[in-house]
Amino acid sequence: MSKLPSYRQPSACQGRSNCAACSLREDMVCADVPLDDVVGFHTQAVDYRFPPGTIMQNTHGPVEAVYCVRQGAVKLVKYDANGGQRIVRVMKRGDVVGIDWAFSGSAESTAVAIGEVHACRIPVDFFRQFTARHADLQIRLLRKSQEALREVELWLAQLVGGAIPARVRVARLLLRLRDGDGERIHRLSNEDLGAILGLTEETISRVIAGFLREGMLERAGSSLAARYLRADIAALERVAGQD
Amino acid sequence: MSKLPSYRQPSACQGRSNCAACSLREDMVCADVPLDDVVGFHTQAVDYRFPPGTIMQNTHGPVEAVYCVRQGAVKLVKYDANGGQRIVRVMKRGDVVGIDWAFSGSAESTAVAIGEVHACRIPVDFFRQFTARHADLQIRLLRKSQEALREVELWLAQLVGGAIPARVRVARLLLRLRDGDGERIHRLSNEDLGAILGLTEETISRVIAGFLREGMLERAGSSLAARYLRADIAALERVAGQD
DNA sequence: CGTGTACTTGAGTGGGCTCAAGCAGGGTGG
DNA sequence: CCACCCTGCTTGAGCCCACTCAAGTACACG
Repeated sequence: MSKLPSYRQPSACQGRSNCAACSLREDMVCADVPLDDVVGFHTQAVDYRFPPGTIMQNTHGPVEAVYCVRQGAVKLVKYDANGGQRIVRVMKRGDVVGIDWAFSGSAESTAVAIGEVHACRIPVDFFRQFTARHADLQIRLLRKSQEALREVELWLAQLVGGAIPARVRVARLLLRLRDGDGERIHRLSNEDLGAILGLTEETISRVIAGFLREGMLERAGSSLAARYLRADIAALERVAGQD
Repeated sequence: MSKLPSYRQPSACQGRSNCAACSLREDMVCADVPLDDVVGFHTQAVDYRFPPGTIMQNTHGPVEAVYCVRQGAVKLVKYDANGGQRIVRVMKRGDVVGIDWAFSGSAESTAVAIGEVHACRIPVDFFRQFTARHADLQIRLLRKSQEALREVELWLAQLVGGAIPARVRVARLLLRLRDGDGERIHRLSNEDLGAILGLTEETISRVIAGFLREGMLERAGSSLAARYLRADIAALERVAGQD
């Protein structure tokens, strides 16, 4: 019945034989590294696929690899005493998951695949050696780290604000989940949206139901499980503007 | 009347003549840089003092320098449309204020001195040259950046959580504002505490009044303007634990 | 002594949480 | 093929915490 390949374990991608052909090379961290060096790299970092929900790194678990995301998204989650989850970061195409635990040696959050994820897997030891040898790569990583910091600060200021009403916060988050510049919006579960904003599942549901009713949002595709929403961007921006 | 020196402008510190004598050298970013190079550095980066409330960098303002904090604290603030402020980071002794704007060329937040701040001022141009030449320094900066990221993620998860009651949040924040390992707690204004937690000034006041009443907190020093509080750490941790 | 700033305290309201039930879709196994 | 369950989403009723608005106080400074 299913048209998707059935895979239960991450599987190596056989489609590409080296990084020279990688369409992402410009965007990736290794952009500045000479191609000759990357070839050695490539024997380590093959392109893997991770099914939805795969736990790529556990909090305080053994640190084995870092990942360059090529497609899909990865969430970094922290759990509180009651088992409630809080998403502290979402990493997308071109981001490097695990710089933090590669350097510190211990992971302070859990990394989970949202939807299907394609990523290059680089063993930490190799990653450490490799970065130590390439100054350009260090600069790249520093920039990535700064970008991440900027993103999280934006979350703090605009998304999780105390007095900001739920409607506004959800609108702002949806706008940040756009697929490129189009009107398609990446659809996370209500639970995940809540875990990002610090709101409950129910509140998210009510707010989004409101947007649907007002015609600012509609489900793309027929089924409930559609991976995207179609949005009236201008209308969302109007809601997001009022604080 | 005032026993403090009166200064309206940042003033250079005359007490030290070079970085070799700097008691902070081990902690600072430049720890790995050979002393010979630091001497050149020193002609640029003298030790400045900034009076409370000094704006060290304006949002979207011209970028002129980065600062190594030697004493005191600096807050990074974002303002929303209504003029409400949100503190996204607090930088303390040993932190480098402005890595982000030095690299990106534009500041996304305003940096303000909390209390009196002692800091080394390094012009951005010099900073860029200097970091480009020293690989060790890049690694250091990367680590600093990662530390900051970790800190902000912690804020997201434990401080600004949606369902977490104000009492718990304030207790957790106070514990993070400890002066070393003692029972002294750095006293910020209620407004600042609120801007960190996403709560109103009034709520902060009520919660702290509660702690004072219950004896978990007492004002250090006689006056209201005391820069510190004395806390029953164990009691605070008990409150902070319940979520 | 008067002014300004920061903090305190009170009364009332409302938005989002909690608890609880109901519903739709997808996968599984008989 | 259908009955079943399980997960994710929806909707409702009631409550409580933190916000809002508004006075009032204490201290610092000129």
